Amino acid sequence: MNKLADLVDKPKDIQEKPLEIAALLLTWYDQNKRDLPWRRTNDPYTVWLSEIMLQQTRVDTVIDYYRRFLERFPDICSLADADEEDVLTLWKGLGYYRRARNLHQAAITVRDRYAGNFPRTFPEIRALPGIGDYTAGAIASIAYNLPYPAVDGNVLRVATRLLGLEDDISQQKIQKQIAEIIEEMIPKERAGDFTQALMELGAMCCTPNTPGCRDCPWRTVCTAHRTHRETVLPVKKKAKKATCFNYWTALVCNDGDILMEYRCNTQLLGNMWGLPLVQKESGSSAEELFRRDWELDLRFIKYLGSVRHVFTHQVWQMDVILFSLKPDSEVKSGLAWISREKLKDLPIPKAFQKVLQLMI
DNA sequence: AACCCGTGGAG
DNA sequence: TCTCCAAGGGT
Repeated sequence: MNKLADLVDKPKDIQEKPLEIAALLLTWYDQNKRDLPWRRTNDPYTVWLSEIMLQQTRVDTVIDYYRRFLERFPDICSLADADEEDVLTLWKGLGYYRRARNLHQAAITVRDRYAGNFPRTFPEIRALPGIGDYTAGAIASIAYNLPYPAVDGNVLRVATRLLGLEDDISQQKIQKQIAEIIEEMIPKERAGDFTQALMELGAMCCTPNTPGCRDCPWRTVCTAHRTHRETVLPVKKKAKKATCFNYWTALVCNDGDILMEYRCNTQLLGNMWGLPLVQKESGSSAEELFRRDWELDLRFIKYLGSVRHVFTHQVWQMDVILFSLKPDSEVKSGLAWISREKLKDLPIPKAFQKVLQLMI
């Protein structure tokens, strides 16, 4: 069955000669591609690492993390042998920390099940933790030149514009449809370049707000451009608003040490280090709330300021108080005294780094 | 399907 | 300040 033919309004030339259309893109890619660190080799480990880091994360942000990570863990087995906490520390500040834990777990799987050699088939790659349809397609095509589609946000945007698809791209059905169309366009000899070329076009030319159609290799065949729908497409429903939380945050100091919490893996920022928080309640003082929720007997020193941190689905408004702990107090499990010098070696997410910054 | 999971840059 | 978003995956 020809998926291209299934589309109602699809331009005839795209339907009849997908490989010629693809060739236009590849020529543009050869002349315009950026020199990025992960494009210097097709080693599956580095392709894999770059794809994980690039999930929902900008190229400029990733570059330094990518270099540091490979310097510390040059191959899969060195990563597999590492402690998870050290992997998280290298990931500190990059966000979406489950990526790092899945990466580490997958490295262990590759070491133990595949003798340290990254698997070479799509189903095996897709089965590793942290690797979904997109990432499996990207690795299979870029590292092994296998003809699997890799449909990310860029490709959804490029494809809907090229084809003039007005459907909501947040629907799984539409994403699958687009993947099938892209699959038919893959030049078998250059599957990996095609994958990267589509994303490069989306990143550098077919951008969300003001696309550079003037320099686009597909300007003559693009439905959206012809019908002036570039800035309308793709159609997607709006994200839900984040809920706001108001917290008291305790900076408890004892000589050079700071009282930190190792966060439970079931909560936001789990398996990382943070500071004691209590949700504000009218009628209760911060001291009362910390005694009730944390069994801490704190003495107020001074108010340090307010920190706002925005996550995808939450906003934290944290009012930070410097406290001391009453002498000879026990500290319940999950809490620990951490020296200032040790902070840099621990995985501490940005939200708490901002709070710690108030002290320095 | 809907929701959760971080962060920083751009308009 | 606000909104959107950037090479998504897991549940």
